[in-house]
Amino acid sequence: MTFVFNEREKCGSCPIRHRAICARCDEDELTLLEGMKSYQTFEAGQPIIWRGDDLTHFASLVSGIASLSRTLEDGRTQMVGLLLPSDFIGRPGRETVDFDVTAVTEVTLCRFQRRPFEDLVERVPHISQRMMEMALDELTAAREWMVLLGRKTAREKIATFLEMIVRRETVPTQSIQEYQLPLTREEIANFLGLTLETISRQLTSLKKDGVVEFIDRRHFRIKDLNALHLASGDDADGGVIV
Amino acid sequence: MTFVFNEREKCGSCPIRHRAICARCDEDELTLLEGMKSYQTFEAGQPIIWRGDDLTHFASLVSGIASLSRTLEDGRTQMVGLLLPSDFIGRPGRETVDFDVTAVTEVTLCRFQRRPFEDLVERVPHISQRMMEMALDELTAAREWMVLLGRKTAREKIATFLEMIVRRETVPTQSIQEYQLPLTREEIANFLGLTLETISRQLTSLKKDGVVEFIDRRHFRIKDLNALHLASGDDADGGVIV
DNA sequence: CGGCTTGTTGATTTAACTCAATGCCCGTGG
DNA sequence: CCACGGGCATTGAGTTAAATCAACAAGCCG
Repeated sequence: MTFVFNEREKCGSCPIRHRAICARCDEDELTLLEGMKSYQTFEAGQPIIWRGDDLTHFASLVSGIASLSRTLEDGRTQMVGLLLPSDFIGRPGRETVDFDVTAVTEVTLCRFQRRPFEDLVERVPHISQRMMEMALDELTAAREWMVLLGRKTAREKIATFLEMIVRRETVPTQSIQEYQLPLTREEIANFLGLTLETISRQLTSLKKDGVVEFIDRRHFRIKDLNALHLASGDDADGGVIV
Repeated sequence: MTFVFNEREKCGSCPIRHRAICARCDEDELTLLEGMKSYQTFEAGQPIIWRGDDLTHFASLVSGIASLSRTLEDGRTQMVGLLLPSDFIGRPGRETVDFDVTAVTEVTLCRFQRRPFEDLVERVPHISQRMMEMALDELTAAREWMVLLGRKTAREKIATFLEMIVRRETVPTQSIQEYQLPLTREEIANFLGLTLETISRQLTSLKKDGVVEFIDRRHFRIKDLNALHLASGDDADGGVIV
């Protein structure tokens, strides 16, 4: 079953149908969205929108990975979130964009023009309800990341990051699995509030300690999940039984 | 006009009527909330709810200041937000609480039992719409704080913090005004991801540089607003005309 | 086969932390 | 009324985790 990113495609078979902003919509509401949507694709590395730009469209990320970040004048950059399929871009009620959005991999967006979509948010409770849920989830994630940025050591930061990747991708039954780093060392550094050299050093340190194993620069395996969790600095009990 | 925190009081004259979760509600919807609300007061320093606790009530903060924070096992604490009047506590759809909530000053909450309130969120679009707006605003604030925690220097962090206080309290016309630090040095440190000694040192440094002036430990005046803004590390142009 | 991007490793510096002493303010009780 | 003690804040001395600067290695692509 392939879904082609074409406006004539039905939303019903869209890969993010049940997680995106439309998750709670019924058939009729979906038809409204169907009439408004348009797709747009960005190559890896391309900027999608800059902070301060006029917000002409809202969008759901359908495929690929994008980053949300802010750069200070002297070039210091902090990533404030990774956008994955079903994540939403734009803030109804605002005229401009607060953070830079950049395609990390090739990205496809399902876009809606601002005005018509804002009207829909007002008129269709299923959309504002879903938007509320998603915003609250992201808020919790952002706050947890604040703890990481403010209080964790470099090693804890990387361990947390690796654990996050493992959790996202793991189906509980899978055993020794290969995972992929979606970001370069520099991007990881900007996500964790560190420098790329520190990322490199801490990765080799985790490697030396037998926690992870690298197939190549971008692919790794977890050799000791319990040790990884301990290294993350989170809740000592939370993970595997000791 | 005094508003007494008594269940028989009408919501119409509540001090946070037009900013809280009820902001968009009409008279009828307000009556529903009126029938559900109860007030609770906490002394300064008291815990309001702990991470992991069952969420029995949602609440709007009516008066005072509370903090939202997380503490790692070894005692490292990171504050992830300050709750001010009209801010909301609790996440509809979750059973437990994600962060510790503590009264910084004396705090009064307007509370709603979980189940009935969750039903209301489903049935009354004005509530989910307002909740969405508030969550999105907080999300932007949280992300901006992530930039501070991940990339700003100690001096920039404190300057940003002071500027935040000044912005919150200032009516544009006011001139040389006195502001109050709502937190102790230690609490500021936990908010900014620093230690209390660093807070102290940086405050005296800003004092020496003629940026601020202290009346006592908790009260200060801004001597050079432009310099304060420059020290915050934010957008070089954003503030006062150079 | 170079040239470019990305990543690793080493040497050195530095901003912020830690540890420790002292000061200040305020309330309480002799 | 003054002494004492506890909480909060300041300041100093020394340490350290991560940043910076710099060289080099490993892929990758035309």
